[in-house]
Amino acid sequence: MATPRLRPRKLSEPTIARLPVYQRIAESWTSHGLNRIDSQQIGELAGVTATTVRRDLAGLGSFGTRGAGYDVRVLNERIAEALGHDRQYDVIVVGIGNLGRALVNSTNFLIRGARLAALYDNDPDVVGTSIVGHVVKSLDEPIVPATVAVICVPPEAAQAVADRLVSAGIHALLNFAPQVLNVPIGTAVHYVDFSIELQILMYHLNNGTGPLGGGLLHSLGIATPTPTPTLTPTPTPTPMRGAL
Amino acid sequence: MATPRLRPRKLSEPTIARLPVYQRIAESWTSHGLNRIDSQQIGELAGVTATTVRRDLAGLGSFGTRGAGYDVRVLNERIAEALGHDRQYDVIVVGIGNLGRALVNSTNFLIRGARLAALYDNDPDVVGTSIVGHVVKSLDEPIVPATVAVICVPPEAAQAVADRLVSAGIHALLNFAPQVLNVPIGTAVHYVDFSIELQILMYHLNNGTGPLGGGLLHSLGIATPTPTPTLTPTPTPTPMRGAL
DNA sequence: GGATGTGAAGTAGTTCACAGCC
DNA sequence: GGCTGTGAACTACTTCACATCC
Repeated sequence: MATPRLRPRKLSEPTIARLPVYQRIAESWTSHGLNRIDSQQIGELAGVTATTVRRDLAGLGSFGTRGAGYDVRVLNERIAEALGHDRQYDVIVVGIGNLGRALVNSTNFLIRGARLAALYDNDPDVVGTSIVGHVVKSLDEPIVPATVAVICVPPEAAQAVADRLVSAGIHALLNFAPQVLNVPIGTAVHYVDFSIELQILMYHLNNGTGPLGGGLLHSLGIATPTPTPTLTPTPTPTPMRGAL
Repeated sequence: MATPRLRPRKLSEPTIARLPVYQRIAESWTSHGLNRIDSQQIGELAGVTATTVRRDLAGLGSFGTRGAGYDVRVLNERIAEALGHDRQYDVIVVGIGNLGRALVNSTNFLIRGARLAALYDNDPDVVGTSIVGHVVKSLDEPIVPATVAVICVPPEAAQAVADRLVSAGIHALLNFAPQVLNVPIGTAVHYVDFSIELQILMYHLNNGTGPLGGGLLHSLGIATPTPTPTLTPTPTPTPMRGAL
């Protein structure tokens, strides 16, 4: 009986958030021609303990080799599989202000199956303009079918926009507005709130809560515990050009 | 003996992330002339249970009134105190691309004591230009003293920038680059990674993990359990103008 | 009556420590 | 020898349930 993969049992929330980080590490190693990595190395690069890495990966089925770590290509594959990167899905962005524009122009945002389907705004100066190959539509126009909607409107408008998106059949929202949304059961909302992140940082600074955990990865200062010569496959000449 | 406040014992990480949300709710009620709120109402507006709200607030000292909830003004005050909003602190932003620009132009980012101290970039086309009253400095210039640095550079440049900031004496970093940073112990790093948020959302969609938790607040669909007439103090006419 | 504040129970996540396999 | 995978212990957070006080 072959490995019974697919439907890799339910993963915990923190695990899901860490997988994309492990995957980035795997890709970086692949692109540097390396093909084995162990939990210790992943842990150092991701800012978590080796045990946590092993538990997370064990949840994707046992594909590591005792004594030799993980095959980087398989690691990447298994994570992609677990996160559903084989499927493509459509994303729309509502609110084409500075942030909306920054997101759609970013090479780091719409990746791994995400495909930009449409842009919406209600500012007459913006509607009709073209951005990354899409003409910004008015919110009065019908909402195109999509899997996820990204909300980048001011907080006062966020609830109304969310209502409209939900009734258009979109049940996954990524909300950048500092506003908790009231949505029907069955709709997923994720919040990204910049100022809250800053405030958390300040709390720890004020209270000297030394190590301090955080955003996604808590990443306390990892001071490269093992005196590994160079962990990053190649330190990359750091071009330091352009900006996100 | 008066209430022994200040040094309100250590708060848990999830609690700290929720306090800013409660505070926003308190401010909204204040601005609508309301001055009492109970844990049930806060919970519905914040997307968490009433018990969680009470536990969180109990950690700030007992200032609620049994039978009558919390005084909105005191609530706001206590949270501000706990999060250190009395102090002002300087923030610098490194990497003035689309995202950096969006952040400094946002009215929702640098709030509650945060004060923009300087902007840095290394693109000659950007250095010297003026944004929100600040001339963008070159990264070759000395780093001004600041409490927090916001990193908005491409991932390849992030580690080098972080090293520079740390050696300039900045020990709190808010990193928007999809790159885990290696910093000395004693330096706090928080990560905001847009694409990871999208990926988490997709995981849940693919796996039908119904309720689904998330970003900061997990906020599963709250379908206004109690048939409260209108919880938002006044539904606000939703101007829906402009964008973040 | 009504809502807070909190022990006690329950649930989730992490870390330890080691058996098992290469 | 070295590193994975996992039971068992531990720690953290949430939820229950109720005594307490306005």
